[in-house]
Amino acid sequence: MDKFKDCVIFLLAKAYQKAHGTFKKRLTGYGLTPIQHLILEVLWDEDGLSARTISERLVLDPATLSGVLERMVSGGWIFKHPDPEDKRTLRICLSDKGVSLKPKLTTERDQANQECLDGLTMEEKVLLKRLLRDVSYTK
Amino acid sequence: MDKFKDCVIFLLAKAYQKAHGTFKKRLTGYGLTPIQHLILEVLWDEDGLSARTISERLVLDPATLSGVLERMVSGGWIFKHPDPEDKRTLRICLSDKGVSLKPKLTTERDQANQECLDGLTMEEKVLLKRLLRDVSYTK
DNA sequence: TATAAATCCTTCGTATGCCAACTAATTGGA
DNA sequence: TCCAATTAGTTGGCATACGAAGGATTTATA
Repeated sequence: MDKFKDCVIFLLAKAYQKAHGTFKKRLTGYGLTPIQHLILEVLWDEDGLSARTISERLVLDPATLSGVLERMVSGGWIFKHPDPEDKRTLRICLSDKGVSLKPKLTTERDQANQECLDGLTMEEKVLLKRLLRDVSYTK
Repeated sequence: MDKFKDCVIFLLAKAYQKAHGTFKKRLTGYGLTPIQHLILEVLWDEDGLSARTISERLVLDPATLSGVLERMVSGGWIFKHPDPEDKRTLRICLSDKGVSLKPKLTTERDQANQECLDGLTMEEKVLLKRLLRDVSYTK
């Protein structure tokens, strides 16, 4: 692995792999995946968004989102309501389950985040997040 | 996205997404993917490794690797040689194509890495890589 | 030495993830 | 107003990813 210590693409892949795996394990008991959790977070912030808007907020391909939303409907987390104003648009709405599990799921996310940053000092944590934002948002 | 500015899992996912996409674009002309390129790098370092060893060096599930290797055989990048000493083991060997494209592909990787870190100062680049290693390798 | 345990790889199932192409619906412009 | 361009979402194709289970082989042990 030393071979890749300067390859930021590899390092990002592995750090992401680790973080994703950590969160995934915490969520299995809920029948939820990390990406599905992320969608819930967007909806907790603002319910009834269109699929398009969710895909923009999460920087996720609409084609990817389509399948995820379908599985979340099957899992009883959300509903799809056709928009009466614009028949092309779907309004994605939280189910009772999706609303009521917010506190527990938010805790899981916070703990997973802490777990991922376990070995870092407070300054390093802040710095890492800043640098990751820079990498993501550049151009 | 502001909503996720403190969620390192999200930030890692998006930074990885960006880096992966950047590298992927550079490789499409070669008919190669980022993960396949990574496997070539391991083999450039030491040819004839077993699939098991490759999966360990890249921290990649053997089940995932199996399919990737098969596609790399189809693409003419590698060969699979059964090990005469141990019939369970496959020795993965570079093809002429896999060997001869090393210089060009290495350049592409280097440029992709630079591109990903474009907005950062030299200090930040070093720091980011160090922090990512810490995140990955912390048990 | 016969059998249990471990190892190597593959296959299956499920879930991202993206691109390209497609349908349906809406909007814009001549 | 009518048709072209745009927009929303889905589908199909391909490529990771991982867990679980299975087949073939090798090793360890009773």
